[in-house]
Amino acid sequence: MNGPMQRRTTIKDVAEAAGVGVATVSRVLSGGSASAQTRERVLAAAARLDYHPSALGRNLRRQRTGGIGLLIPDITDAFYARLTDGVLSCARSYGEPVTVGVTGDDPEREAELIGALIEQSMDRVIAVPSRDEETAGEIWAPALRARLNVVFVDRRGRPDVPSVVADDAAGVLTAMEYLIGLGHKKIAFLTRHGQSQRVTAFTEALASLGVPADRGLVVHARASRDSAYAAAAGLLQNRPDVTALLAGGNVLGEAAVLAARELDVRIPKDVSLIMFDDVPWAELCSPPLTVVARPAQDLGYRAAELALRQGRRPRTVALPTELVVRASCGPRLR
Amino acid sequence: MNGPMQRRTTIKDVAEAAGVGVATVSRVLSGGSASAQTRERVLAAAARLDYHPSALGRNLRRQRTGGIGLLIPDITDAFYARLTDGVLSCARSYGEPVTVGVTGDDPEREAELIGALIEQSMDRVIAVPSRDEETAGEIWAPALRARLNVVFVDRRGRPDVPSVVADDAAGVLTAMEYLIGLGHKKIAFLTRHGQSQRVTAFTEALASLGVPADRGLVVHARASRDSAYAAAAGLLQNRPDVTALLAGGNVLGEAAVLAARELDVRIPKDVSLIMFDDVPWAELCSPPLTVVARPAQDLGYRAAELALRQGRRPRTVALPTELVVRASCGPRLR
DNA sequence: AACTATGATGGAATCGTTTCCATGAACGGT
DNA sequence: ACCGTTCATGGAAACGATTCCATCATAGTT
Repeated sequence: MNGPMQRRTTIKDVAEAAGVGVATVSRVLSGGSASAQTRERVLAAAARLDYHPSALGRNLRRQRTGGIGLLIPDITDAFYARLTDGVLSCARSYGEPVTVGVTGDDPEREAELIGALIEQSMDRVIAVPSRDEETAGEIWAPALRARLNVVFVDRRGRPDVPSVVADDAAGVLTAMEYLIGLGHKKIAFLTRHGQSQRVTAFTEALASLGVPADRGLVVHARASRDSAYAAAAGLLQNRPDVTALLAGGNVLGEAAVLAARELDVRIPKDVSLIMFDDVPWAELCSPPLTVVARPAQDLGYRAAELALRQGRRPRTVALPTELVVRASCGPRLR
Repeated sequence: MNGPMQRRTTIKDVAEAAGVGVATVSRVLSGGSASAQTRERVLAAAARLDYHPSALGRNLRRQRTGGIGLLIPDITDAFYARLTDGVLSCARSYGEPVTVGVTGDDPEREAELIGALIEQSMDRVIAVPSRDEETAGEIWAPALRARLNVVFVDRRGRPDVPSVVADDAAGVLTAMEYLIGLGHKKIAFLTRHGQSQRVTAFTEALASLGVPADRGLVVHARASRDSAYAAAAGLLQNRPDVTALLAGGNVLGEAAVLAARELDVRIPKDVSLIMFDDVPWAELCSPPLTVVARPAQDLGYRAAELALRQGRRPRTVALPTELVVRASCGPRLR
C-alpha cells in the first residue's frame, strides 16, 4: 500500500526490546519457565511492538502444519455442506483451520489432494474416501506412510483407519419395513457411486422381510445431477409396476421428484418416495418428503474430534439414523 | 504404524545421491540453470528416493504460505456452498489449496479468522465481509497492513479492496418490474443482515416505478433459520394486504414457503413470491419458485482468479443477475 | 563455609528449502 | 597463447520459532 514494505516484527525484536534471549521470549509466550518480572517485561514488549508469532518458523521446527485437511466429494451437496459445517464447528473450538478439497469422487483427484496435504505436512485429515476398502487402501497408503492422522467419514475406506459413519443398514431396513408395511412389494432403489453399503442393506432387507428381489430395481446413476435425473426418469418410465422408490442420497431424491413431476407421476398416489438425508428443502416439497435422516453435522463434528485426538482412538464410530415420516409415502394402490 | 518413524527424504539426501550441491537440486526441481546431464542425474535420484519436497522449508524461506483463505457466513446456505465450489474449482486449476472459515456474519469471529490467516502468512484471502464499508474497513485493516491480497465477494467491504459482486440492484429492479407488471402494489421485502444494497434497491425501485413505499413492508430477520421463519410468518399474519413477497436470500425464501404453507396462504393465488438465488430445490417446490438468479459459482471462480492474480487488478467486477420465471407469481387478485 | 539441588536464563543448533554470489570451466575471438 | 564472456555449480546465509543443554544464581542443609 503506502511506502516500502516494513519488515515484520519477529521474536528477536521482542527479545531485544525486553532485554532477554529469544528462548526466554519463546518460553514466556508458550508457557515455559520464566520469572514473573521477566514475563511481565516480555509481554509488555510484545504488546508494544504489536508482535504476532509467525506459524512458518514453528511449522518448520515442529515438522508439521496445524489444522485439518478435509476431502469431500461435492460441497454443493447439502449433506456434505452440513458435514463440512460440523468439521468447521469442532475445528473452531480447538482454534484449528480447515483446508477443504473436493474430490468429485475421482480417485486421481483424491490422490492429488492427498499429495498436496503431505507436501504441507498437514497431519490431520478427514476424508469421504472415493473408493471402497481395497482401492482406498492403495490411494491412502502414502498418507499413512507419512503418518497422517486420517479419519474416514460417511464411508469406510480401510479397516485400519478409524471412521465415523451413520448406521446406513439400519436406516435402509427401517425404510423398507415402513414401505413393506404399507403394502409395497415393487420397491426400487436409486443409487450412485459410494453407496455400496446401502445397496447391500437394501438387498438384505428385502430378503429378511420376505420380498422377492428384482435386480432391475436397483438403478445406478453416475455422479452428475443430469445423470441422476436420467436414471430416475428412466426408472419411472420403464418400470410402471414400481410403487415405491428409495433414493440413496439427496441429489437422487431431488432427481426423483423432478422426474416424477415431469412424467405426471403423483407422489405418493402413484409412487411412494423415501430419500436419504434430511435436507432443509425436504420439507418444502409438495408433499413434504419422508426421509432417512443422517446426522451430517454430528458426523463431521465427531470426525474432527477423532482427527484432533492424540493417543488411542476407537476404530469405528457409528451414529444412528432416523426415519422422519412426512407425507411422501402412502399405501399401495395397485 | 510399523517400526520407528523413518526420517523423511530431504533435498540433502537427493543432493548426496546425485553427487551435486543442494542448490543444484533446487534449481533442477524448480526450473533453474542446470546441464542436461546434471538434470538427468538429479531427477533419477529424486525418483529413486521417492523425494517429495516439503512446503514447510519453502514457506519459511519465502515468507508466505500458498493457497487461498476463504471466509464465508454459512457453508450450509446453498448459495455460499456453490460460491465455495467456484473458488475451489479455480484454485484447483492453479494447484492451490483453500482454507475455509465460517464467520457466521459475526465481526469478532471474522477478526479471529483474519488473525489466523495472518499467522499462517496466507496472503491470498477471499471473504464475504460481515460488515459494511466502515466497520469492514476496521476489521480488515490488519490484513491490509500485512499485505494480504484480499478480494471481497458477494458484498462490498471497503472501497480500496477489489470485489466481485452480483448486480443486486438490477436484480431487485427486474423482480419489482415483474411484480408491479402483474398489478401488485403491496410488495413486502424479507431481508436479513448483509443485504443493505438489496434493501436500498427495493426502495429505489418502488420510487422509480411510482409505487408508494410502506416502511412496514421491509422486514428484517436475524441470522438463524428460525428467525427467518418467524419473520416470514409474522409478515404473512400481520399484513394480509400484502399480495407479493420478495425474499432477499434462499434461506428467507425457504422460510417464506414454509410459513405460507403453515398459514394456508396459497402461492401464487394469495401471495406471489420471488426469492433471491436459484438453488436446486427452487424447482422442486410446488409451485416451482420464480427467482433472481445470481451466479454463485462464477462469483467464487472470478474472486479466486482475482485473488491469485499478480499486478494491477480491477476495482470491482459485477456479474449479471437473471430473473428465472417459474410458477410462483400470478396477477394480483385483490 | 561448603555442598547440593533447583529454577531461570541464553547461546546456538535445528528444521528444509531458496537464493545469493563467488568460482571455475569452456568457448570464441584476437 | 591469452583474454573476455558466459554458463554451470556449490557453499553458505537466510527465513522464524522451538528446544536442548550448559551456566549461573539462589536457597536450604549440613
